[in-house]
Amino acid sequence: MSAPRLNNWQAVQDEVLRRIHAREWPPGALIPNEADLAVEFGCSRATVNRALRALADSGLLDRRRKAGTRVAAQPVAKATLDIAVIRHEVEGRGQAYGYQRLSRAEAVPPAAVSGAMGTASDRPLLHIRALHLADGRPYAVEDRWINTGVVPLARAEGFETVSANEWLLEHAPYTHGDIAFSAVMLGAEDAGTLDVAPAEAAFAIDRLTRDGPAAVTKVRLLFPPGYQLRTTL
Amino acid sequence: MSAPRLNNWQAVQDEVLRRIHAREWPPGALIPNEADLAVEFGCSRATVNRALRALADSGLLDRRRKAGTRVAAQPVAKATLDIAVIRHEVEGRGQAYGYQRLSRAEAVPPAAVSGAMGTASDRPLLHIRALHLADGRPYAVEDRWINTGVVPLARAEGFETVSANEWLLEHAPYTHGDIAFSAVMLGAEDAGTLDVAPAEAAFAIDRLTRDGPAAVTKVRLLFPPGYQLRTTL
DNA sequence: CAGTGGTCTAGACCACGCC
DNA sequence: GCGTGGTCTAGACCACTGC
Repeated sequence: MSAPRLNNWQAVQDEVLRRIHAREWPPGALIPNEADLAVEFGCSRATVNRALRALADSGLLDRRRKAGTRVAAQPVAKATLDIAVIRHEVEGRGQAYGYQRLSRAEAVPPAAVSGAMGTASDRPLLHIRALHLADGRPYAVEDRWINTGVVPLARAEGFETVSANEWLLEHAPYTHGDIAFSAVMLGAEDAGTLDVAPAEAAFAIDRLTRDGPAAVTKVRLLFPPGYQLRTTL
Repeated sequence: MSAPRLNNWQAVQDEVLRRIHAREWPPGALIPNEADLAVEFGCSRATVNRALRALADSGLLDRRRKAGTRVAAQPVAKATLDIAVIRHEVEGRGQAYGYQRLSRAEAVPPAAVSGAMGTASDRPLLHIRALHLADGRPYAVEDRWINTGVVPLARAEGFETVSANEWLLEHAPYTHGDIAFSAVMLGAEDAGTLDVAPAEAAFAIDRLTRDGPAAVTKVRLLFPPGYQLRTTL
Protein backbone atom coordinates (compact mmCIF):
# COMPACT_ATOMS: atom_id res chain seq x y z
CA MET A 1 0.00 0.00 0.00
CA SER A 2 1.15 3.50 -0.72
CA ALA A 3 0.17 6.47 1.34
CA PRO A 4 -3.08 8.14 0.35
CA ARG A 5 -2.84 11.64 -1.06
CA LEU A 6 -3.45 14.24 1.62
CA ASN A 7 -4.85 17.09 -0.39
CA ASN A 8 -6.16 19.37 2.29
CA TRP A 9 -4.45 20.99 5.20
CA GLN A 10 -6.59 19.38 7.87
CA ALA A 11 -5.70 15.93 6.64
CA VAL A 12 -2.05 16.91 6.75
CA GLN A 13 -2.50 18.27 10.24
CA ASP A 14 -4.20 15.07 11.36
CA GLU A 15 -1.38 12.96 9.99
CA VAL A 16 1.23 15.11 11.68
CA LEU A 17 -0.69 14.89 14.94
CA ARG A 18 -0.87 11.13 14.56
CA ARG A 19 2.87 10.86 14.14
CA ILE A 20 3.53 13.06 17.13
CA HIS A 21 1.10 11.15 19.24
CA ALA A 22 2.45 7.79 18.10
CA ARG A 23 5.96 9.00 18.99
CA GLU A 24 7.13 8.49 15.42
CA TRP A 25 8.19 12.08 15.92
CA PRO A 26 8.99 12.21 19.63
CA PRO A 27 9.13 15.43 21.65
CA GLY A 28 12.11 17.51 20.60
CA ALA A 29 12.58 15.74 17.29
CA LEU A 30 13.30 17.57 14.08
CA ILE A 31 10.69 16.77 11.46
CA PRO A 32 11.18 16.88 7.69
CA ASN A 33 11.04 20.25 6.02
CA GLU A 34 7.99 21.56 4.23
CA ALA A 35 9.17 20.69 0.75
CA ASP A 36 9.85 17.06 1.64
CA LEU A 37 6.55 16.66 3.41
CA ALA A 38 4.75 18.17 0.45
CA VAL A 39 6.27 15.51 -1.78
CA GLU A 40 5.49 12.74 0.70
CA PHE A 41 1.90 13.82 1.19
CA GLY A 42 1.36 14.57 -2.45
CA CYS A 43 0.24 18.13 -1.92
CA SER A 44 1.70 21.57 -2.38
CA ARG A 45 4.08 23.18 0.03
CA ALA A 46 1.51 25.85 0.85
CA THR A 47 -0.83 23.20 2.18
CA VAL A 48 1.87 21.72 4.39
CA ASN A 49 2.74 25.22 5.54
CA ARG A 50 -0.84 25.94 6.53
CA ALA A 51 -1.06 22.73 8.56
CA LEU A 52 2.27 23.17 10.32
CA ARG A 53 1.68 26.84 11.01
CA ALA A 54 -1.62 26.01 12.70
CA LEU A 55 0.12 23.45 14.89
CA ALA A 56 2.86 25.92 15.72
CA ASP A 57 0.21 28.48 16.69
CA SER A 58 -1.30 25.99 19.07
CA GLY A 59 2.09 25.42 20.65
CA LEU A 60 2.70 21.85 19.52
CA LEU A 61 5.52 22.66 17.13
CA ASP A 62 8.46 25.00 17.28
CA ARG A 63 9.40 26.47 13.94
CA ARG A 64 12.47 28.51 13.13
CA ARG A 65 13.88 29.52 9.81
CA LYS A 66 16.90 27.53 8.87
CA ALA A 67 16.69 25.50 12.07
CA GLY A 68 13.58 23.71 10.86
CA THR A 69 10.51 22.43 12.65
CA ARG A 70 10.65 20.52 15.92
CA VAL A 71 8.04 18.82 18.04
CA ALA A 72 7.71 20.97 21.14
CA ALA A 73 9.40 19.23 24.05
CA GLN A 74 7.08 20.78 26.56
CA PRO A 75 4.10 22.10 24.70
CA VAL A 76 2.83 25.34 26.11
CA ALA A 77 -0.87 24.70 26.16
CA LYS A 78 -2.76 27.60 24.68
CA ALA A 79 -6.11 27.77 26.39
CA THR A 80 -8.42 30.16 24.64
CA LEU A 81 -11.03 31.77 26.81
CA ASP A 82 -14.02 33.37 25.24
CA ILE A 83 -14.76 36.46 27.23
CA ALA A 84 -18.26 37.23 26.12
CA VAL A 85 -20.76 39.85 27.17
CA ILE A 86 -22.15 38.68 30.50
CA ARG A 87 -25.69 38.62 29.18
CA HIS A 88 -24.64 36.15 26.51
CA GLU A 89 -22.74 34.08 29.04
CA VAL A 90 -25.87 33.75 31.17
CA GLU A 91 -28.23 33.18 28.26
CA GLY A 92 -25.81 30.61 26.90
CA ARG A 93 -26.46 28.59 30.03
CA GLY A 94 -30.15 28.70 29.34
CA GLN A 95 -30.81 31.04 32.22
CA ALA A 96 -32.75 34.29 32.25
CA TYR A 97 -30.51 37.32 32.39
CA GLY A 98 -31.20 40.20 34.72
CA TYR A 99 -29.45 43.48 35.30
CA GLN A 100 -29.59 45.95 38.14
CA ARG A 101 -27.65 49.16 38.49
CA LEU A 102 -26.50 49.68 42.04
CA SER A 103 -24.93 53.09 41.84
CA ARG A 104 -23.62 55.70 39.46
CA ALA A 105 -21.43 58.63 40.41
CA GLU A 106 -18.65 60.83 39.17
CA ALA A 107 -15.87 60.65 41.65
CA VAL A 108 -12.14 60.78 42.06
CA PRO A 109 -10.98 57.16 42.05
CA PRO A 110 -8.55 55.56 44.47
CA ALA A 111 -4.93 56.03 43.58
CA ALA A 112 -4.67 52.39 42.51
CA VAL A 113 -7.29 52.96 39.84
CA SER A 114 -6.03 56.29 38.51
CA GLY A 115 -2.55 54.84 38.54
CA ALA A 116 -3.52 51.79 36.53
CA MET A 117 -5.56 53.87 34.12
CA GLY A 118 -2.93 56.54 33.80
CA THR A 119 -5.31 59.40 34.56
CA ALA A 120 -4.45 62.36 36.75
CA SER A 121 -4.84 61.44 40.40
CA ASP A 122 -7.38 64.23 41.00
CA ARG A 123 -9.42 63.62 37.86
CA PRO A 124 -13.00 62.47 38.47
CA LEU A 125 -14.12 59.39 36.58
CA LEU A 126 -17.51 57.81 36.14
CA HIS A 127 -18.04 55.05 38.68
CA ILE A 128 -20.68 52.41 38.08
CA ARG A 129 -21.61 49.52 40.30
CA ALA A 130 -24.05 46.95 39.00
CA LEU A 131 -25.35 43.46 39.60
CA HIS A 132 -25.80 40.83 36.94
CA LEU A 133 -28.40 38.17 37.64
CA ALA A 134 -29.09 34.71 36.31
CA ASP A 135 -32.57 33.37 36.88
CA GLY A 136 -33.04 36.11 39.45
CA ARG A 137 -30.03 35.13 41.51
CA PRO A 138 -26.84 37.17 41.77
CA TYR A 139 -24.39 36.12 39.10
CA ALA A 140 -21.69 38.76 39.32
CA VAL A 141 -20.99 42.18 40.76
CA GLU A 142 -19.48 44.70 38.42
CA ASP A 143 -17.43 47.61 39.71
CA ARG A 144 -16.35 49.86 36.88
CA TRP A 145 -14.54 53.13 36.28
CA ILE A 146 -15.01 54.87 32.95
CA ASN A 147 -12.63 57.48 31.60
CA THR A 148 -15.03 60.26 30.59
CA GLY A 149 -12.16 62.05 28.92
CA VAL A 150 -12.09 59.29 26.32
CA VAL A 151 -15.79 58.41 26.31
CA PRO A 152 -17.59 61.71 27.03
CA LEU A 153 -20.85 60.22 25.79
CA ALA A 154 -20.96 58.04 28.89
CA ARG A 155 -21.84 61.06 31.01
CA ALA A 156 -25.20 61.21 29.27
CA GLU A 157 -25.97 57.55 29.90
CA GLY A 158 -27.61 56.44 33.10
CA PHE A 159 -26.76 52.72 32.82
CA GLU A 160 -30.03 51.95 34.57
CA THR A 161 -31.20 49.36 32.09
CA VAL A 162 -28.20 48.90 29.79
CA SER A 163 -25.12 47.45 31.40
CA ALA A 164 -21.92 49.38 30.90
CA ASN A 165 -20.56 46.06 29.73
CA GLU A 166 -22.66 46.21 26.58
CA TRP A 167 -22.93 49.96 26.19
CA LEU A 168 -19.19 50.38 25.97
CA LEU A 169 -18.80 47.69 23.33
CA GLU A 170 -21.20 49.64 21.18
CA HIS A 171 -19.89 53.12 21.85
CA ALA A 172 -16.25 52.92 22.80
CA PRO A 173 -13.68 51.47 20.45
CA TYR A 174 -10.64 49.91 21.98
CA THR A 175 -7.38 48.55 20.74
CA HIS A 176 -5.87 46.60 23.61
CA GLY A 177 -6.84 45.12 26.91
CA ASP A 178 -5.28 43.43 29.89
CA ILE A 179 -7.09 40.77 31.85
CA ALA A 180 -6.17 39.25 35.17
CA PHE A 181 -7.90 36.42 37.00
CA SER A 182 -7.52 35.95 40.71
CA ALA A 183 -9.17 34.77 43.88
CA VAL A 184 -10.16 37.29 46.56
CA MET A 185 -11.93 37.22 49.88
CA LEU A 186 -15.27 38.96 49.70
CA GLY A 187 -15.75 42.08 51.76
CA ALA A 188 -18.96 42.68 53.63
CA GLU A 189 -20.53 44.91 50.99
CA ASP A 190 -19.85 42.66 48.01
CA ALA A 191 -20.84 39.58 49.99
CA GLY A 192 -24.14 41.22 50.83
CA THR A 193 -24.75 42.15 47.22
CA LEU A 194 -24.01 38.61 46.08
CA ASP A 195 -26.06 37.23 48.95
CA VAL A 196 -23.32 35.02 50.36
CA ALA A 197 -21.46 34.91 53.64
CA PRO A 198 -18.62 37.43 54.05
CA ALA A 199 -15.03 36.21 53.80
CA GLU A 200 -16.03 33.69 51.18
CA ALA A 201 -13.67 33.13 48.26
CA ALA A 202 -14.76 34.92 45.12
CA PHE A 203 -13.46 34.61 41.60
CA ALA A 204 -12.32 37.98 40.29
CA ILE A 205 -11.79 39.16 36.74
CA ASP A 206 -10.00 42.48 36.36
CA ARG A 207 -9.99 44.04 32.97
CA LEU A 208 -8.33 47.23 31.77
CA THR A 209 -9.29 48.35 28.29
CA ARG A 210 -7.24 50.82 26.28
CA ASP A 211 -7.69 52.80 23.11
CA GLY A 212 -4.15 53.36 22.03
CA PRO A 213 -2.35 54.93 24.98
CA ALA A 214 -5.51 56.08 26.75
CA ALA A 215 -7.35 53.90 29.22
CA VAL A 216 -11.03 53.56 28.40
CA THR A 217 -12.35 51.64 31.36
CA LYS A 218 -11.28 49.49 34.26
CA VAL A 219 -13.62 46.90 35.63
CA ARG A 220 -13.64 44.25 38.33
CA LEU A 221 -16.16 41.44 38.16
CA LEU A 222 -16.70 39.35 41.27
CA PHE A 223 -18.35 35.97 41.00
CA PRO A 224 -19.78 34.11 43.99
CA PRO A 225 -18.28 30.84 45.24
CA GLY A 226 -18.84 27.96 42.86
CA TYR A 227 -18.24 29.93 39.72
CA GLN A 228 -15.91 28.25 37.27
CA LEU A 229 -14.30 29.56 34.16
CA ARG A 230 -13.91 26.64 31.80
CA THR A 231 -12.11 25.92 28.60
CA THR A 232 -10.49 23.08 26.72
CA LEU A 233 -7.03 22.39 25.40
CA MET B 1 -2.86 60.70 -3.53
CA SER B 2 -3.84 57.15 -4.28
CA ALA B 3 -3.78 54.42 -1.72
CA PRO B 4 -0.43 52.73 -1.25
CA ARG B 5 -0.18 49.12 -2.31
CA LEU B 6 -0.71 46.78 0.62
CA ASN B 7 1.31 43.81 -0.42
CA ASN B 8 1.44 41.79 2.74
CA TRP B 9 -1.30 40.40 4.91
CA GLN B 10 -0.33 42.29 8.03
CA ALA B 11 -0.61 45.61 6.24
CA VAL B 12 -4.05 44.56 5.01
CA GLN B 13 -5.01 43.54 8.53
CA ASP B 14 -3.83 46.86 9.92
CA GLU B 15 -5.86 48.78 7.37
CA VAL B 16 -8.97 46.75 8.10
CA LEU B 17 -8.45 47.29 11.83
CA ARG B 18 -8.07 51.01 11.20
CA ARG B 19 -11.37 51.15 9.35
CA ILE B 20 -13.18 49.22 12.03
CA HIS B 21 -11.72 51.38 14.73
CA ALA B 22 -12.48 54.59 12.86
CA ARG B 23 -16.07 53.39 12.44
CA GLU B 24 -15.75 53.54 8.67
CA TRP B 25 -16.98 49.99 9.03
CA PRO B 26 -19.16 50.17 12.15
CA PRO B 27 -20.13 47.15 14.27
CA GLY B 28 -22.50 44.93 12.34
CA ALA B 29 -21.61 46.37 8.95
CA LEU B 30 -21.06 44.23 5.89
CA ILE B 31 -17.64 44.85 4.42
CA PRO B 32 -16.63 44.39 0.77
CA ASN B 33 -15.88 40.90 -0.40
CA GLU B 34 -12.40 39.51 -0.75
CA ALA B 35 -12.12 40.03 -4.47
CA ASP B 36 -13.05 43.71 -4.25
CA LEU B 37 -10.68 44.33 -1.38
CA ALA B 38 -7.89 42.59 -3.26
CA VAL B 39 -8.37 45.02 -6.14
CA GLU B 40 -8.57 48.01 -3.82
CA PHE B 41 -5.48 47.04 -1.88
CA GLY B 42 -3.58 45.99 -4.95
CA CYS B 43 -2.80 42.52 -3.71
CA SER B 44 -4.02 39.02 -4.39
CA ARG B 45 -7.19 37.58 -2.93
CA ALA B 46 -5.18 35.06 -0.94
CA THR B 47 -3.49 37.86 0.94
CA VAL B 48 -6.82 39.48 1.79
CA ASN B 49 -8.12 36.09 2.84
CA ARG B 50 -5.21 35.54 5.19
CA ALA B 51 -5.76 38.92 6.84
CA LEU B 52 -9.52 38.57 7.21
CA ARG B 53 -9.29 35.00 8.41
CA ALA B 54 -6.91 36.04 11.15
CA LEU B 55 -9.31 38.75 12.26
CA ALA B 56 -12.20 36.31 12.20
CA ASP B 57 -10.18 33.91 14.35
CA SER B 58 -9.68 36.64 16.89
CA GLY B 59 -13.40 37.29 16.99
CA LEU B 60 -13.47 40.72 15.37
CA LEU B 61 -15.15 39.62 12.16
CA ASP B 62 -17.96 37.24 11.38
CA ARG B 63 -17.55 35.45 8.09
CA ARG B 64 -20.10 33.28 6.35
CA ARG B 65 -20.11 31.95 2.85
CA LYS B 66 -22.48 33.80 0.61
CA ALA B 67 -23.51 36.09 3.47
CA GLY B 68 -20.17 37.84 3.38
CA THR B 69 -18.01 39.33 6.10
CA ARG B 70 -19.38 41.52 8.88
CA VAL B 71 -17.78 43.46 11.67
CA ALA B 72 -18.71 41.63 14.86
CA ALA B 73 -21.34 43.59 16.75
CA GLN B 74 -20.16 42.37 20.11
CA PRO B 75 -16.75 40.94 19.65
CA VAL B 76 -16.18 37.90 21.77
CA ALA B 77 -12.78 38.59 23.15
CA LYS B 78 -10.52 35.59 22.79
CA ALA B 79 -8.08 35.65 25.63
CA THR B 80 -5.33 33.14 25.10
CA LEU B 81 -3.75 31.80 28.24
CA ASP B 82 -0.41 30.12 28.05
CA ILE B 83 -0.50 27.23 30.45
CA ALA B 84 3.15 26.44 30.76
CA VAL B 85 5.07 23.99 32.86
CA ILE B 86 5.20 25.50 36.33
CA ARG B 87 8.97 25.50 36.36
CA HIS B 88 9.00 27.68 33.27
CA GLU B 89 6.36 29.96 34.74
CA VAL B 90 8.52 30.55 37.81
CA GLU B 91 11.77 30.88 35.90
CA GLY B 92 10.05 33.27 33.52
CA ARG B 93 9.56 35.59 36.46
CA GLY B 94 13.24 35.49 37.15
CA GLN B 95 12.79 33.44 40.29
CA ALA B 96 14.54 30.25 41.33
CA TYR B 97 12.35 27.20 40.96
CA GLY B 98 12.11 24.57 43.64
CA TYR B 99 10.19 21.31 43.88
CA GLN B 100 9.27 19.15 46.79
CA ARG B 101 7.27 15.94 46.75
CA LEU B 102 4.90 15.75 49.66
CA SER B 103 3.45 12.29 49.24
CA ARG B 104 3.06 9.44 46.82
CA ALA B 105 0.62 6.57 47.20
CA GLU B 106 -1.55 4.21 45.26
CA ALA B 107 -5.05 4.57 46.55
CA VAL B 108 -8.68 4.42 45.60
CA PRO B 109 -9.68 7.99 44.81
CA PRO B 110 -12.79 9.77 46.02
CA ALA B 111 -15.87 9.14 43.91
CA ALA B 112 -15.67 12.65 42.48
CA VAL B 113 -12.26 11.88 41.02
CA SER B 114 -13.01 8.41 39.67
CA GLY B 115 -16.24 9.78 38.27
CA ALA B 116 -14.57 12.64 36.46
CA MET B 117 -11.84 10.39 35.16
CA GLY B 118 -14.21 7.63 34.19
CA THR B 119 -12.30 4.94 36.03
CA ALA B 120 -13.94 2.17 38.05
CA SER B 121 -14.88 3.45 41.48
CA ASP B 122 -12.76 0.78 43.22
CA ARG B 123 -9.73 1.12 40.99
CA PRO B 124 -6.61 2.41 42.73
CA LEU B 125 -4.83 5.31 41.07
CA LEU B 126 -1.49 6.92 41.73
CA HIS B 127 -1.87 9.90 44.01
CA ILE B 128 0.86 12.54 44.14
CA ARG B 129 0.98 15.64 46.25
CA ALA B 130 3.77 18.12 45.68
CA LEU B 131 4.81 21.66 46.37
CA HIS B 132 6.25 24.04 43.80
CA LEU B 133 8.46 26.80 45.13
CA ALA B 134 9.64 30.14 43.82
CA ASP B 135 12.72 31.59 45.47
CA GLY B 136 12.19 29.12 48.29
CA ARG B 137 8.64 30.23 49.03
CA PRO B 138 5.54 28.16 48.31
CA TYR B 139 4.24 28.90 44.83
CA ALA B 140 1.58 26.25 44.32
CA VAL B 141 0.35 22.98 45.74
CA GLU B 142 -0.25 20.20 43.26
CA ASP B 143 -2.67 17.40 44.00
CA ARG B 144 -2.70 14.86 41.22
CA TRP B 145 -4.22 11.52 40.34
CA ILE B 146 -2.62 9.47 37.59
CA ASN B 147 -4.39 6.70 35.73
CA THR B 148 -1.84 3.89 35.93
CA GLY B 149 -3.94 1.89 33.50
CA VAL B 150 -3.01 4.39 30.81
CA VAL B 151 0.46 5.32 32.06
CA PRO B 152 1.82 2.17 33.70
CA LEU B 153 5.34 3.56 33.58
CA ALA B 154 4.34 6.05 36.29
CA ARG B 155 4.34 3.24 38.85
CA ALA B 156 8.09 3.00 38.48
CA GLU B 157 8.66 6.71 38.98
CA GLY B 158 9.08 8.17 42.44
CA PHE B 159 8.44 11.81 41.51
CA GLU B 160 10.86 12.80 44.23
CA THR B 161 12.89 15.19 42.10
CA VAL B 162 10.93 15.37 38.85
CA SER B 163 7.49 16.91 39.07
CA ALA B 164 4.64 14.87 37.65
CA ASN B 165 3.86 18.04 35.75
CA GLU B 166 6.95 17.62 33.61
CA TRP B 167 7.29 13.85 33.72
CA LEU B 168 3.87 13.33 32.20
CA LEU B 169 4.50 15.75 29.35
CA GLU B 170 7.48 13.66 28.44
CA HIS B 171 5.97 10.22 28.89
CA ALA B 172 2.24 10.45 28.44
CA PRO B 173 0.73 11.63 25.19
CA TYR B 174 -2.65 13.26 25.34
CA THR B 175 -5.19 14.43 22.88
CA HIS B 176 -7.61 16.61 24.82
CA GLY B 177 -7.90 18.42 28.07
CA ASP B 178 -10.40 20.37 30.11
CA ILE B 179 -9.36 23.24 32.32
CA ALA B 180 -11.40 25.06 34.92
CA PHE B 181 -10.39 28.09 36.96
CA SER B 182 -12.07 28.91 40.22
CA ALA B 183 -11.67 30.42 43.64
CA VAL B 184 -11.74 28.21 46.73
CA MET B 185 -11.28 28.63 50.44
CA LEU B 186 -8.13 26.94 51.64
CA GLY B 187 -8.49 24.04 54.01
CA ALA B 188 -6.19 23.69 56.99
CA GLU B 189 -3.81 21.24 55.32
CA ASP B 190 -3.32 23.17 52.10
CA ALA B 191 -3.06 26.45 53.98
CA GLY B 192 -0.32 24.96 56.12
CA THR B 193 1.54 23.69 53.07
CA LEU B 194 1.33 27.09 51.42
CA ASP B 195 2.23 28.78 54.69
CA VAL B 196 -0.78 31.07 54.78
CA ALA B 197 -3.71 31.47 57.14
CA PRO B 198 -6.54 28.94 56.75
CA ALA B 199 -9.78 30.07 55.11
CA GLU B 200 -7.85 32.32 52.77
CA ALA B 201 -9.01 32.57 49.17
CA ALA B 202 -6.89 30.50 46.82
CA PHE B 203 -6.83 30.43 43.05
CA ALA B 204 -7.50 26.94 41.75
CA ILE B 205 -6.72 25.41 38.39
CA ASP B 206 -8.31 22.02 37.72
CA ARG B 207 -7.13 20.14 34.73
CA LEU B 208 -8.30 16.83 33.34
CA THR B 209 -6.17 15.39 30.57
CA ARG B 210 -7.38 12.70 28.21
CA ASP B 211 -5.86 10.44 25.63
CA GLY B 212 -8.76 9.70 23.37
CA PRO B 213 -11.51 8.39 25.62
CA ALA B 214 -9.25 7.48 28.53
CA ALA B 215 -8.40 9.93 31.28
CA VAL B 216 -4.66 10.27 31.80
CA THR B 217 -4.47 12.49 34.82
CA LYS B 218 -6.48 14.88 36.93
CA VAL B 219 -4.75 17.64 38.79
CA ARG B 220 -5.66 20.54 41.03
CA LEU B 221 -3.21 23.36 41.51
CA LEU B 222 -3.79 25.75 44.38
CA PHE B 223 -2.09 29.13 44.40
CA PRO B 224 -1.81 31.28 47.50
CA PRO B 225 -3.58 34.66 47.79
CA GLY B 226 -2.14 37.29 45.52
CA TYR B 227 -1.61 35.00 42.57
CA GLN B 228 -2.87 36.39 39.29
CA LEU B 229 -3.27 34.75 35.96
CA ARG B 230 -2.73 37.42 33.35
CA THR B 231 -3.22 37.80 29.66
CA THR B 232 -4.01 40.40 27.04
CA LEU B 233 -6.74 40.88 24.50
C1' DC C 1 26.77 30.89 2.52
C1' DA C 2 22.95 28.10 2.06
C1' DG C 3 18.82 25.93 3.95
C1' DT C 4 14.63 26.85 6.08
C1' DG C 5 10.22 28.84 6.88
C1' DG C 6 7.31 33.14 5.55
C1' DT C 7 4.85 35.05 2.20
C1' DC C 8 2.88 36.59 -2.32
C1' DT C 9 0.76 35.65 -6.85
C1' DA C 10 -2.57 34.24 -10.35
C1' DG C 11 -5.56 31.09 -11.29
C1' DA C 12 -8.70 27.48 -10.30
C1' DC C 13 -12.30 24.52 -8.23
C1' DC C 14 -15.43 23.69 -4.63
C1' DA C 15 -18.91 23.89 -0.59
C1' DC C 16 -21.97 26.29 1.57
C1' DG C 17 -26.11 28.76 2.12
C1' DC C 18 -29.08 32.96 0.91
C1' DC C 19 -32.49 33.89 -2.44
C1' DG D 1 -28.88 29.50 -8.98
C1' DC D 2 -25.13 31.90 -7.87
C1' DG D 3 -22.24 34.84 -4.90
C1' DT D 4 -19.37 34.17 -1.13
C1' DG D 5 -15.59 32.45 1.47
C1' DG D 6 -12.47 28.10 1.82
C1' DT D 7 -8.92 25.95 -0.12
C1' DC D 8 -5.41 24.04 -3.35
C1' DT D 9 -1.64 24.59 -6.79
C1' DA D 10 2.80 25.72 -8.86
C1' DG D 11 6.02 28.82 -8.83
C1' DA D 12 8.58 32.56 -7.06
C1' DC D 13 11.16 35.77 -4.04
C1' DC D 14 12.62 36.97 0.41
C1' DA D 15 14.16 37.15 5.49
C1' DC D 16 16.17 35.07 8.88
C1' DT D 17 19.70 32.42 10.99
C1' DG D 18 22.74 28.46 11.89
C1' DC D 19 26.99 26.92 10.22
